[in-house]
Amino acid sequence: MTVNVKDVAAAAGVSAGTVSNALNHPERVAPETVERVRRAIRDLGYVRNDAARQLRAGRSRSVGLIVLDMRNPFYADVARGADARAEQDGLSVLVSDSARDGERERRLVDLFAEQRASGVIATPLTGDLEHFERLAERGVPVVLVDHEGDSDGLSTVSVDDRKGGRLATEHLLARGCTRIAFVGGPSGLRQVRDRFEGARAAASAAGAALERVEIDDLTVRHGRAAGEALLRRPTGRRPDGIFAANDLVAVGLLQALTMTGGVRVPDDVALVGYDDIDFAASTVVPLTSVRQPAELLGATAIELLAQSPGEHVRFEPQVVVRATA
Amino acid sequence: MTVNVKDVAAAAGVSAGTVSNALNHPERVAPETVERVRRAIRDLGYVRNDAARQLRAGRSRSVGLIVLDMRNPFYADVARGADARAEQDGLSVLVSDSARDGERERRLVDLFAEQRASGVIATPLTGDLEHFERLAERGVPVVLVDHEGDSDGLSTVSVDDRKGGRLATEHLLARGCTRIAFVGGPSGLRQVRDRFEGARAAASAAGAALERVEIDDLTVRHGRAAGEALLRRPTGRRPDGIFAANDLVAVGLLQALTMTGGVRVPDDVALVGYDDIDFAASTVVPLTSVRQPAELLGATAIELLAQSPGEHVRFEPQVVVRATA
DNA sequence: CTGTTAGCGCCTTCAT
DNA sequence: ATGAAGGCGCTAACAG
Repeated sequence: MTVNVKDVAAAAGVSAGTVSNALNHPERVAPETVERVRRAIRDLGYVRNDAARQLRAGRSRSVGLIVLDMRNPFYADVARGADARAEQDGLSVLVSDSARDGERERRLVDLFAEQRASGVIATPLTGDLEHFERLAERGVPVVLVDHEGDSDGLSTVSVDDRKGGRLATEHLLARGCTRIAFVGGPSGLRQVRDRFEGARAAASAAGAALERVEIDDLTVRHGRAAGEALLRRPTGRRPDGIFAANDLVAVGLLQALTMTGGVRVPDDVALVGYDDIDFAASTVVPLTSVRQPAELLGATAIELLAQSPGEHVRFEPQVVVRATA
Repeated sequence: MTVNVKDVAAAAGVSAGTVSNALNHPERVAPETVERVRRAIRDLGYVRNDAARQLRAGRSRSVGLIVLDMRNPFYADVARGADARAEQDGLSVLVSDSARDGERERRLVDLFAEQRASGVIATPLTGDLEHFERLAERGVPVVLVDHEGDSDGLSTVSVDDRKGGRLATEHLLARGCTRIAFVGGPSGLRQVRDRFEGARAAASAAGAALERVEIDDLTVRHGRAAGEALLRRPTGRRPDGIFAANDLVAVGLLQALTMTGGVRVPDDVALVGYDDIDFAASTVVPLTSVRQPAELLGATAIELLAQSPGEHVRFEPQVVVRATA
């Protein structure tokens, strides 16, 4: 049915082994023969069968990337960084979305296990890493991104979220904010917890009040809803500084706060986001945010794949001061 | 090295064929034997080798999805729709980003060809579909999304962009706008061209002026820059209605226009976006936009994969009126 | 109900 | 420089 090496070999008047060599080790084959094989391939429309190659090689040339939420541009940036770096190694990155669903995450891990992926990079949903550990034990290198690692078999690339939370809050405090609110959730997410912890540490060190506003998801919509709730409070009971768990939430807050015109940002309320997504620079009032080097995270993850497991690389977050705080 | 069917068979005291049957056709195997096999699998940590299965089956259970730009939430929604529908058929969707790079797009097509994907869904970069046609000829079902198709071998799922452009513009005209600007680009993108064509048709039918503001990319950043340029014009020379080629651009425009407070939206300038991304409902002034049923596009694409090639499904866009126009 | 056999397409020795 | 042969792991067909 489909054209295979033998067909190509017959058309080129050589043997299958020679076709393979012409393809994978052209230097071992007479230039003229290579040319003949090339032509036969073109004429017949031959396409290598990756399954057969993999079966032989025992390993695929693809890396699975499991992200928490494809809609968050932060992960798109991580993917892009991974992609660019992988290309250098002749690897392809295939992205899949766990959509914050543990069941899906596990299924995807199984999928990549069966595919004998040459590596899996994942932003895990929870601290339950058993399935990742099993994968690693079976010889598929695993790198966890945006996760502070502790598990031996797994490498991790992360950014110090606690520190990020601290920096954001210190920045607000330095501006003179005294009633600070942390807006984020669900608190089941490690990132959310750590950023809050950092904020709390900074606030209590300065003797400032820190309020926690819980939301169900890190989206613009939820941020906006939180902002509207804040607006309904009497002026005196509003925070004068807000630290949002990510930029999407910050954008939503900013929309809500500036919408009415009643609240001036940063004069009445200062605002700091997290991730420094591309969009942060373009908001109504350009957003001050804690930068995570997303593309670098992705690229580093690809690099760690090739190294021995249990490596942990941690980057430092950085406050990018724009106009909201 | 790795555990295979034979190892499992030995451990369970049966033959390899029986293990395979226990896994794929449990009803053909004595329940007790199935149980024994199951246990052996667990004990040994056996994971099926997908490459071998595929080699045998001649086809993989994965669908490749090639998107133009992972950062655009519209594509994330398409991916999600495809994903949900694929799950029902036991297929996995693997997303890859062509990043608007023709070279990358071609490489990804080759990759999925070699993988004998059970289908490829793509938002093509240009009208040059040769590589997709070749793929289809080789028996990999191809569905083009968000592309008005004409090629026989390829199925397409699309939304009538010309009509969308017309609707958006008619909506602005109905509000009383007389000097309309279309902000979008690059004009090499079919979507951009068609939406503009639709706008032009509507404008000229109404005898209204239509100006074209070209930008290099459909991002918030570029939209904002275009908005700032508009602000620098004397009031009299500004458009009173803007149709943005997508929501990201519209968001950027909205940021720029409302930022200074000098321009009121929609009173001074009305604004219509395109895609109706989730975020559109949460902008400073909630965005009026032309809705494309993104998830439905993805789901339909998966369905078309299983049908005979050359099917064309076209959805109708719809204006979602919010506050900007 | 279970075992045996054969072959999917490729690549890598080992010979020639 | 090229050819022949074997086997990667799996499953469908057939035999028992």
